[in-house]
Amino acid sequence: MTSNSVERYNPRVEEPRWQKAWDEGATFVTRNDDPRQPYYVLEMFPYPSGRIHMGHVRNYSMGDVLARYKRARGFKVLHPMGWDAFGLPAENAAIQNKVHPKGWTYDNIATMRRQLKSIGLGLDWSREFATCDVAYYSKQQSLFIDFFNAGLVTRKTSKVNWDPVDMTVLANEQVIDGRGWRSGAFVEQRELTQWFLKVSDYAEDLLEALDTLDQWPEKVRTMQRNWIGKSEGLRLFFELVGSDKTNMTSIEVFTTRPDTIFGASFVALSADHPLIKELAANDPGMAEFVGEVRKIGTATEAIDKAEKIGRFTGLHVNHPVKPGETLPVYAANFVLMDYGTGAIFGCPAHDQRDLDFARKYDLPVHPVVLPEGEDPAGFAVGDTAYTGPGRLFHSEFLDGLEIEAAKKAIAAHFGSRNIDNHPQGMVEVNYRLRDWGISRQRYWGCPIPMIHCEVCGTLPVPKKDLPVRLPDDVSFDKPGNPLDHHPTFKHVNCPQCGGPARRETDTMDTFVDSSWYYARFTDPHAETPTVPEVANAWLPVDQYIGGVEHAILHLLYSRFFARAMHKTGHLAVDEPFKGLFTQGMVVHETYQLGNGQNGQWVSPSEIRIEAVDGERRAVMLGTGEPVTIGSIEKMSKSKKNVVDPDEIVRTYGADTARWFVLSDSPPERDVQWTEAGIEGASRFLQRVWRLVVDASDLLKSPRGVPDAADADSLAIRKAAHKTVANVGVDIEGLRFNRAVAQIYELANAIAKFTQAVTDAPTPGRLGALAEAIERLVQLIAPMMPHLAETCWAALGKDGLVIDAPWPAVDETLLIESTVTVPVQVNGKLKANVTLPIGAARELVEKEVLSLEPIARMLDGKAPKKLVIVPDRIVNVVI
RNA sequence: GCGGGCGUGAUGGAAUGGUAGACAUACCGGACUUAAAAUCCGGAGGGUGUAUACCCAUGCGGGUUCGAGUCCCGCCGCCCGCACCA
Repeated sequence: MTSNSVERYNPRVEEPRWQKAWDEGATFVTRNDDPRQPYYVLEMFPYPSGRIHMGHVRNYSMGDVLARYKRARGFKVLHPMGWDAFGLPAENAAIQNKVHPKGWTYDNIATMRRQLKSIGLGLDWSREFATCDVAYYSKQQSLFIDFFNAGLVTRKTSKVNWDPVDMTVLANEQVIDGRGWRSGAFVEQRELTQWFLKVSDYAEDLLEALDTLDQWPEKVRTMQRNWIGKSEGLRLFFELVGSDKTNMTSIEVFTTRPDTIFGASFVALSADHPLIKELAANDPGMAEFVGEVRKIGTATEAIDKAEKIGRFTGLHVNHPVKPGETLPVYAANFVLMDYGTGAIFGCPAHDQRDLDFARKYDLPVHPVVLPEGEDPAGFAVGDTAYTGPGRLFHSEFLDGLEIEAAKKAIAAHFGSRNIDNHPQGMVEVNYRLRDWGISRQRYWGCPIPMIHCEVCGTLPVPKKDLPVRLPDDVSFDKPGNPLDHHPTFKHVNCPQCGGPARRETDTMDTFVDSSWYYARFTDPHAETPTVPEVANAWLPVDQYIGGVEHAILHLLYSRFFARAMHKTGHLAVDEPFKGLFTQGMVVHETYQLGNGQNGQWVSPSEIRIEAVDGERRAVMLGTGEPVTIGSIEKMSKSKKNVVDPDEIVRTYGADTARWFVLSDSPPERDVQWTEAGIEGASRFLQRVWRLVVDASDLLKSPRGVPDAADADSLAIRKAAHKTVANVGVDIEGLRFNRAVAQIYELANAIAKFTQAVTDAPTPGRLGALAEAIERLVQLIAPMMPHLAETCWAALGKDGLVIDAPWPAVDETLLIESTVTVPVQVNGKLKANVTLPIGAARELVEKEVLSLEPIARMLDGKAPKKLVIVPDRIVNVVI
């Protein structure tokens, strides 16, 4: 063959050339008035942290493959890109490196835009925006005011992490082992009045509509369901035994297990419960306890992991179903004020947390649910609470009932008893989902457009006065929110009375920015947040792709936002994302110089891997010092196990990087970046190029119609058409690794066929070769678009491959007349038999039983059973 | 702690309940080469060993089924999220 003399494909020349051609032809600019059917592909937009990482390359390559494929299928495709540009890291950089968040952010965007362009993504850059652009956040302020006027905004108190030394609010991320990240001081909880979006108004709708999202991963829907956390229970009043410590007469608890009321042994209140606050005012011991609980911070994980502690209040309540008995009332750190009523009754036998608490404070444990088959006299609970099914016992009128029946009976019982002129118990549906606190005491975010007037109250900024611009002249020298100590920002006149008023200095959570950007992309330069008829034509997003780490918050908030924008007339859809795909991370081995905690992380570019006696070892490039190969982890700067996309593009080209991140691993799973893997991808790229060069040499001879009688020609045609069909299905299903494997197989088949054609080049064979090689080029085009363009040109095709329609499949080539079916005996493979497609049962039976190994095993006897799955498998049971 | 997921050769992985290991990487052998790289051809889950024969094998232990990597139950290990990171 001529391949040895073929010049290697040079991505450094070819890639910029085609990127320029696409740019000049405005290939990826999408017009809203294009009459073709719309298809909207969106990848989660990046935070401009500084540089693109391999996770971005993977995410955007996936979206790009789908976008280019859909484009070839004749859709008008919307595939935009922007920047989730507000947030904490910019402020951290400002504090640490004395740079302005704005300059830092826009510099990063410039770098990352250049990087993304070098990957050759088919993006409509004319629609680009950053959420920190005034043009974007001013529309967000307008949306906020609409939400406010529609009753979707509220103001209430909530807790924040407070650094007592830096005198500033900390994010959970900035709290490390209970201490502030910069000061090292123990963090405390503080209550602030903050702005909330009323997500909980939509709890039921957000839950129910999950059933309609059939193109979402089941796991994401399950996680959202659990997050919303609908539970039906009983709101129950416990009468306080008279005391001079409080004027309250009852405690209201919420429980999902009212059936276990006869097993109650205490009542516990959150440290934030009004009654505990009241007691703490006069009881230094209780005040100290409340302070202790507040030291845990606000992260749920930390609260849950903390040891369960409590303090007796000195109060008792009457047992609601055991006249004459009372229960002690405790303050406890594991009861949350945010859920239910901030008070529970404890039934230690049937709840693990209650049991832990009871054992610690020596409270009684009364089992009241008896598991099937247990002896009522002998059943006891040790260190593990019994939460399974069973029948009630030791419960008077509930005895013998199953749990659900007991819940109904006890609800009816309390519903008919009165206390303080209301029923003692009421059935109630509760959600774990809380309203969304969006206030942040930070500079680099979208200012909340509200004004506080002592006379007129809190009012929205009139829309004519929008935007509320972030001032540029801020200082990060003082702790706290720079907007708060800016000389002029907060001083404003009341829009109603004109008197002096105070501008809100909190900014919005950056999740607000990312909750509607998908809608903004449909008409990114509009004067209003959306142009509804344009947005409605594009939305919902057909395929949304991003990390599973966003499975709950970002996706739930976006779903809420679509509903809120619907209510306020900006959209006509409730669900923003019709299809969702959550891709895995890019992971890499870690390397350390020295051992254990003193080990110093080193990057893959600083080391060399050697194989000694079949064992992989790593050494430092310069010194040859041995390096420990550590675990495979998510690429992170701190562990230095990062591979810079720029370097990969420079060395191998964008197509190789794209091909590698799409091959091997299923897209929803993590992919391990390896040197060998990228080398393999690079070799395949050169192999395709050689195949094309060889084919184009052969195709200089006149070609004809493929000859159906030539077995090789027929085989390659079948392979080509089958691969086109399968790759299409795989791309639609985002199974890129399978698409890649199919393409490898076709390339292998073409290589073999090329040899056959070289040996005997008939016009018919040349026709078959031309068909196969052109299809191969079109199949790789979505994944390796630059190489595909070069190949397309080398094959003498007119125009760009990006503009060529997806190749048609000749269905008649996919139909086989016979099929080879495995034959099992008792489920184990023993033979194969080739049968006509759709063979009659009688024929299958006759053929199978006459097979030598089968006949031998049957030894003249008839099989017990013969399982025949037509055209799939035969199982002989003997 | 709560919630979700994953576990298959040396490695990444493939497999609508129907031939486990497609495809690739690494490896071994051969061709080409002064040599190496590249390229091309071939081999290969483990075991028994005349083998076209048999046994074992999808984290571990049970179950359902003619048939289980796949479904169910119970363990073990690893990963992700937990509301102010994005």
